Amino acid sequence: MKVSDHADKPCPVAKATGQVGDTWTLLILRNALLGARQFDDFQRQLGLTRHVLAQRLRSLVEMDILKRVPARPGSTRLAYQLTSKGRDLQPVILALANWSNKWLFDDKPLPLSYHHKDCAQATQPTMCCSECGGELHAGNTAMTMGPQVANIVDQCEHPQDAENLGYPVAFIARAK
Amino acid sequence: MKVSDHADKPCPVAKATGQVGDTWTLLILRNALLGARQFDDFQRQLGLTRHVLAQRLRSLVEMDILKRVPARPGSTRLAYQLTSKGRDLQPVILALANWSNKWLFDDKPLPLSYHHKDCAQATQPTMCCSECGGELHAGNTAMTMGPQVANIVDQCEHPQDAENLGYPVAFIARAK
DNA sequence: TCATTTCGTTCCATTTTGGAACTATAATGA
DNA sequence: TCATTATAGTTCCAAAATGGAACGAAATGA
Repeated sequence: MKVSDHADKPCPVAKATGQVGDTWTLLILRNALLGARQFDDFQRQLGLTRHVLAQRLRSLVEMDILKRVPARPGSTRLAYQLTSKGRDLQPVILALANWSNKWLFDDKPLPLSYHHKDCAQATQPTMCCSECGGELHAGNTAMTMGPQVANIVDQCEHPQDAENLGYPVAFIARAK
Repeated sequence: MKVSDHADKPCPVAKATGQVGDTWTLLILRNALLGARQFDDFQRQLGLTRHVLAQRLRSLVEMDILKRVPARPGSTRLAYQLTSKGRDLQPVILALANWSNKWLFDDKPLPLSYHHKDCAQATQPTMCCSECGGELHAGNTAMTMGPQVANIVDQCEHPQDAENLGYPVAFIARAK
């Protein structure tokens, strides 16, 4: 079974990795968020082959994460610009960067960190609950399955049949 | 240039994708966070080849994201357990899932969503500022470069020389 | 006009995957 | 006890993806 087959599974993470979970795509998006716009920008900065870059950009455009716009008004030269959907991926990059800054640099000074313009301070991006504002982490967060998935699980004779969903279902609660 | 070469660049995102930005790794971590523990669990659920799975698990253990523990007390059979470093990757999964739920399901019912145990509500994981609690997004968040990186940039004669950092440096401010 | 920039495509060698079978040890059960 | 099954991989091979380099064509600029 291929990775890409997981994009069809009823799981938001699988669908998301199907679109952006690829090895180069997250780096392309990082650079787009930092201001890279043109084919050759991405190519020079990332050093990936032009073949693979063309492939990735094409599929990012198809998925409406990037769009092709004139590099300069009136020009036919083009640039790749993040859509709203694409800009909305920034929290993923923030989460990766924050984890990395916490765990991968030991005591060494950090090369890059984040600044929150609204409060004008250095910030550590933190995942919070939209309802109560409390911090979310593996210990206080659970996945719940919607009715569709619950039905699928109920119709399985043997528990392991449910594993063709792609993920372990045993510890997932049902949404009430 | 290979993707893996970016793990050496002075950028937290590049280092993080070097460790977990791989195509299968995020799905392996999703399942680990949902309770998968043993080799065959991962293999059956994800359907990836045993060869690739063994490779990925080995490197996750090397990076101290998973550790090998007895599957049952006293047994030599083993299980893979998330370390603190590994559990700390949950926000990355949360961010991916939240983006996915927002953008990839149109009006269809969501198969999985998140529940915050502390406030007992369905939650949409939101990236917030550690200092002021405000929401972080592409519009109000900037990267700043530390002194190391600023030095490298200053020593470049031509602006595009700085591109061997792997990312566009032109719009990145300096930390004061 | 002529050189240069930009955005790809094409070709080929190397690497990585997917699929299946195979091995070795540990646990289980009759 | 002894056969059976579960578990955690390894090995082999064909197919797919990647890396490197060269090539092409349109757009731009001097």
